[in-house]
Parts: sequence; C-alpha cells; structure tokens
Amino acid sequence: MPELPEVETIKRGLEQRVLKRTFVDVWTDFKKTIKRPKNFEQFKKSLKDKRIQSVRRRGKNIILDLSQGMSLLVHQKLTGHLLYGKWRLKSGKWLPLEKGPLTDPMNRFLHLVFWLDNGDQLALSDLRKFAKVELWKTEDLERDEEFKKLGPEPLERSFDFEKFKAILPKKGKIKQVLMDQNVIAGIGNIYSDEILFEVRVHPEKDIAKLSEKNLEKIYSATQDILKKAIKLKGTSISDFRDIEGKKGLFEKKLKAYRRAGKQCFRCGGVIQRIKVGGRSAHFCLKCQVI
DNA sequence: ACAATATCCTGCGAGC
DNA sequence: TGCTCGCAGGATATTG
Repeated sequence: MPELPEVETIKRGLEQRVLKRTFVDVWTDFKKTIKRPKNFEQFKKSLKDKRIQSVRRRGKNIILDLSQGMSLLVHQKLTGHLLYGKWRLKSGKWLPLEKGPLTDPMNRFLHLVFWLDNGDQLALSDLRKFAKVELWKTEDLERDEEFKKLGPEPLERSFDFEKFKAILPKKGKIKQVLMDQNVIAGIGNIYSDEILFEVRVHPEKDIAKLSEKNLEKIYSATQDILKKAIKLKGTSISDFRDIEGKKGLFEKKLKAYRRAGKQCFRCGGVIQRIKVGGRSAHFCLKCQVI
C-alpha cells in the first residue's frame, strides 16, 4: 500500500514522464473514483486541455498542478498506483502495447486512463477501487479544511526533533500516533512497524510513557527508514509498482511487516502479529520491550 | 469529546 | 474439485 516512500517514487516518476504534458481525454469504468467534481462528464470537460505544470506530494497525496489555476489530486489508498505507458482497449480490457513491466498482473486493474498530448497514457491501476481523484481550483484545495489538517512532512528540512515533540498528542499508542495523518503525514502500516522495530519500541506503548531519548530514537529512525525506502523505490510487498510498472526493492529490507511467525533478524525471537487500532501490527515480543 | 467500529472493494488462500 | 468465508487495509462516516 502506497505510503510516503511509494508516493514519492510515483511523484518522481511523474516528473520524468508527464511534466509539461497536456490532458487530452479521460476514460473510466468506475466513476466513483472521481470524487470531485462528482459528475464525470464535468470532470472530463474541466480537465481537457489543462497542462501539467508541476508535480507535488503532500503526505500520501499526489498533486498535479495544472494550467488555469487547477490541481488534480490523486490518493492511491490501498492498491492504487499510477502508471505511464501505452495501452489499447480490447473488449473492455486494457492491454499494454509492449511486453515489459506493464504486463505484470498487478498492473492490469486499470479503472482510469488519461490520454496525453504526446499520444501516451497515464493510468490508475487499482485492484480494490479505493483510490480517489479530485480536480480542484488550486486555491480552494489549499484552503480546504481536510487538506490543511494534514500533519507536517517528516522529511522536510524544518521538521526537527523539537517540532516532532511539539506535534505529538499527549497520549496514545505509538503506532497509532505515527500513522495518524493529522499528526505526521505519510506514514502507514508498513513503515510504522519498521520504525518501531528499529527502535525496539512496542507498538502499543503509550507515548506519554516514552522517554525523551526514546522519542529522539523514533524521530531519527523515521527519517532514516523513509529516506532509505525512497532510495529503493518503495515496498512492493503486495501490489505497489512505480509508474513504469516496476517493483520497489525495500520489501527485501523489511524486518517486521508481514513477518509474523518468522525469526527476528536481531534476536532470533518470533515476530508477533497483533491488532492495534484495528490494523495489523508486527513486532518482536522478545526485543521490542520498551 | 473521544474511541471503537463499519464502510468501501476484490483477489487470494484456507478450510470443508 | 469447487464452493464459501475471512482477511488485507487508508481514510471517512457512523455508532457507542
């Protein structure tokens, strides 16, 4: 599922591929993906002839800033990922024109396809159809309450340890706090597990009971792990692919996530899986003792 | 005021 | 073999 490193990987891919391109047309077989405007014909009409001027990431959101003060926001949610290439529609199914990564089964679930002015396409593959796409007036998006509520970017230069401490709530289970987009933007289930494994902190630990030293460790591990994952183009443990359709390499580095029942690389203990806030949490019972 | 739960989806693997 | 069932999960809505 795309978290900050995966979304950043997509963002960088888009910068290479779609910057300065213009939207020509759009197709979907699942109109519900388009949340704004609700009417698909209106969406299509508003998007037509808009040029992509810049690409941004905010938390797990991708934002394409367009000409005429418009912005296209894409949230890939669980299984969505944007792809760039050439396909043709054959009896309701999109087939890649060339052999290569785009033929990967995880890239087959195209529910939204944009035509660009160079003849190529930008597509959203989304197995579970949770992804959302919204077309905004840029200034309305910046003023939107939901959007403004997003917490700070963990990898921004200005996000130092003092700032990290300042934005933390008074109490709460550390895993849930790290995953709360309104506290810090971009961390999800995979990286929260990996960060807490790294610092030997139990996912249910109440942040009120964490020492300054341990908070600092969590802060640094967050930076290190997110940066390392971006370098490796993210984690593809189930469905994530970059815009060329290729897998990320960070899945090989996972030490906790989806390793339930396996041996801990650090102490040889067994990795546990429990539910924290309705989500699966993976950790080593033996060495994540703080 | 807050926290737990349901909702949206569908491929996959387990179990019968 | 082939069916049903439960699970996975980000963010939001709804219920407790």
